[in-house]
Amino acid sequence: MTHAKTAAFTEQQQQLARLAKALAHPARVAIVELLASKTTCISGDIAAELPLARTTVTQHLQELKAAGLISGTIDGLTVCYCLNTALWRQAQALFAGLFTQAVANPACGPADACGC
Amino acid sequence: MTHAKTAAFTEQQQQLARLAKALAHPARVAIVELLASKTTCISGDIAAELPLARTTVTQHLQELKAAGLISGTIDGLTVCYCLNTALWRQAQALFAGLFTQAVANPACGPADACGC
DNA sequence: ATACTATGTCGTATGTTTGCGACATAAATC
DNA sequence: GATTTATGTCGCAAACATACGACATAGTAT
Repeated sequence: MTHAKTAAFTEQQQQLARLAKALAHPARVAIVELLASKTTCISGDIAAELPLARTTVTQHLQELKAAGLISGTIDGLTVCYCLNTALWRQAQALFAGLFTQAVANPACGPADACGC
Repeated sequence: MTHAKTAAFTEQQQQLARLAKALAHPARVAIVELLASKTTCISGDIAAELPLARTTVTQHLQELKAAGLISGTIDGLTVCYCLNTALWRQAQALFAGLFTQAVANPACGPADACGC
């Protein structure tokens, strides 16, 4: 035992995990890169560019939308997906914070493993 | 139709997704923050700090280890877990690249959604 | 109106993740 | 050598993720 179980996870930790989860699949990373590279908002063309069925790509798009990282706008018959830059800035800040902490960690190197 | 299915996913996209997956759970984010905050390599104390059973924490540690983000060294009866700073630097670079791309995207704002 | 197109939802199959208690291992202590 | 302590592995159950084809919807064009 010796279990404390003090607090649950902070909102920051949960948000970071949520964002990480949204990027935790190569297809979704590829979608984001696609949307970032094109200035025009492409729609179902995304599906054509990926090695997956159209419906599967739709699902990945829905996941990214649920995380808030992209938004879709109906334009007649097609749908435009765009990066939600505001949330991307938040993600950038959250991850940067963690990375800075992790990289600055002085205790253990890769070779000497840990000297405790 | 009109499907091209040109290439599968790049190694970069897969590695990014792998790292994101490792951070896609609040418990693992919390573990990383713990390891980053303490200069000493704590071991099973991690389990005591989290609202989860000891075995569950071990599993999360194994996942982080499998992704290469941490490494464990046996020190007598206890085990020391440490951040693998080399991989964290790689993660930092990979994510920074994606974030920069995403944030620099000029086409769509959060309000006007997309003007295509 | 009819046909066509782009898109999303549903159901389904298969695999993965999460969480946990019971057990195994292995160093330290008595 | 028996006991305690720290840790990991196993097997299980419930939940979730992934992928896809069949279907529904809703604009557009003939």
